[in-house]
Amino acid sequence: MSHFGRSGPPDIKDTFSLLVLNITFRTTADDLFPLFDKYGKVVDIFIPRDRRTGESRGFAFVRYKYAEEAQKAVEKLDGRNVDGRDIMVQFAKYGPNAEPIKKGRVVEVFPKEKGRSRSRSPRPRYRDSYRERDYRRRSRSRSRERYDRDRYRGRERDRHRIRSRSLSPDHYGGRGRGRYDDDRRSRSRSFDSASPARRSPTTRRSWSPRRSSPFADKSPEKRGHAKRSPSQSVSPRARRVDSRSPRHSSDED
DNA sequence: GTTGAGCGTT
Repeated sequence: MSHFGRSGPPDIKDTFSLLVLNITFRTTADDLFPLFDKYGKVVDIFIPRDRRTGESRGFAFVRYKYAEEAQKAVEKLDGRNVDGRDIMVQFAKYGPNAEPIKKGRVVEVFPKEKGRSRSRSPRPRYRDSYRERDYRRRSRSRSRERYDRDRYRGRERDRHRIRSRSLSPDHYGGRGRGRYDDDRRSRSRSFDSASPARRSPTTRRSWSPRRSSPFADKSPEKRGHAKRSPSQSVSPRARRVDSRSPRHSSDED
């Protein structure tokens, strides 16, 4: 595997983050690493991907250990043609936590425990959270939303069906969450109310098991192929073992 | 298989 911290950012306390724009949607961190590593110590490379499609969003973050090396990389790699497109390298303006970067340096994620007074203050919400960016607007590119609609039109039905049944209280445990009985019952009623087939306790207008299985011939899974590299982060130490595992050639997609 | 302003992950 060639990714640094699959459990989040490894150590960004003393790193300088660079924003790499205009890369192709097929460029991976493995492609960027040798380029940027030539100009300094690259601590981590992260390419944000779409949470639904999992594809690259067209930009990357390269974190250097030293600002001078990062500056050099900006000067040397800005405008460089990578994979057919001229990338744009610049210092990141915001940190991973949507906090402003101080002099190009990534500030610590959580500076320190400054008491709970900070927790009480309304934390500045991100410029666009996931639900807003990926589920409401989800249109970083104008022509993309039509693709999304066309592509996920058939899946949304299944997703809704699953979501209606995905209320598994066992997974939530009892941590902090009180009695889910009442909550679940009220929730279920909400669903019934929202359901087009609003039925009275005495009169069932429509919910008769007329059809046995509308989704009989629908395969729930039809995708499972990786385009190029499933990893999103590259590691200098893991780059050596980045070579494919000694598996059969026909085994990979 | 597609697209092209922007600022990020368990």
